Amino acid sequence: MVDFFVDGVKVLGLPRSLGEIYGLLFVSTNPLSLDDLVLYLGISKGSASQGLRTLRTLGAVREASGNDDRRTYYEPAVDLKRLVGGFIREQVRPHLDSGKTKLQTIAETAKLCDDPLEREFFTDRIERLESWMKRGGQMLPILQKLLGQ
Amino acid sequence: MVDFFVDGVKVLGLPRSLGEIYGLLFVSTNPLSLDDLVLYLGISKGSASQGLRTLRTLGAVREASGNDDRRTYYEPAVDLKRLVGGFIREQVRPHLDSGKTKLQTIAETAKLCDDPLEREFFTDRIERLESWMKRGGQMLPILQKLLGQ
DNA sequence: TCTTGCGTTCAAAATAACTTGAACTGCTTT
DNA sequence: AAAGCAGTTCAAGTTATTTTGAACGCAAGA
Repeated sequence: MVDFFVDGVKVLGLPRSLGEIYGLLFVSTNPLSLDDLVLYLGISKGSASQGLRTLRTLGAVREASGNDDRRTYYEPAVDLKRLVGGFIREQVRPHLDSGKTKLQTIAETAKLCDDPLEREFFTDRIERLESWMKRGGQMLPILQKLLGQ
Repeated sequence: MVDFFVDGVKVLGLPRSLGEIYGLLFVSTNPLSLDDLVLYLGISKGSASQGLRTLRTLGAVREASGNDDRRTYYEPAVDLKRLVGGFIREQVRPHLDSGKTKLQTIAETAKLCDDPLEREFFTDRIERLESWMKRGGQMLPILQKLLGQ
């Protein structure tokens, strides 16, 4: 089962430990601590700590409330909307945004091209890219909406 | 500009050389041969050959027609629908399918669980995963349709 | 205040992924 | 038939990513 998630996160370009951690939390009937993860998965404390942090920023795990213990326990977020939302926010949007910025720079450069025929070709290509990015940007909220119930 | 595509394919989990090759073809006013790629990008013949093959199976490049030369020339596919379609077919679907298979195996295993309360918990989790995969599968054609014009 | 223990950090080690290049296949030309 | 060229293959080398583990910071208990 953990393997299932390991494959899953790999597809998304995330490290294997994230899949292991999330997978274990997902099949666990009760919240687990960092030490539990180290114990059951046989990974280092460092990995577990970093993995949990990433999963938290992705909104894929949260701290479990109401434990007397000094250590903190974690449980998985199990609704798809939230998971997809976190992934888009943390992994997709930043790339889209930096892509748009780069494209602007490229567009500036293309204007300096001497040969007018070549210049036209370049601006045409650039416009095409811009339309791709725009569509991508429009796509994300739709995707999120359709997946979230 | 080539950099732009290198980043792009990295996000998709594809090797840098694919981005370089596609990027160069994309900004090139005329089709290029394998040797052109080796020359302009400074990559090895092996990389260029493998990269072109992958791009062909993704439907991201095609052989240019009508050249007298013995060698083959390539041009990029520039419509988003085709690109997205190829990516889904080659990269996304296979993972979704293998995921479904694994999930079935897991479901079988869960039935063998002794404790009825645990068993219920597991089957609940598994059902949730199944619904995720199903939604993902339904999503793909919609995505393709919306992106393709 | 000192000690104990949870959790974080980060440089170094381990692992995974990509690229190279030399040997090879098959086709063309001489 | 031999030589030449376009393109492929794959083991070995290189590069990039991930994991480890020891040192650290911080808060709670003694």
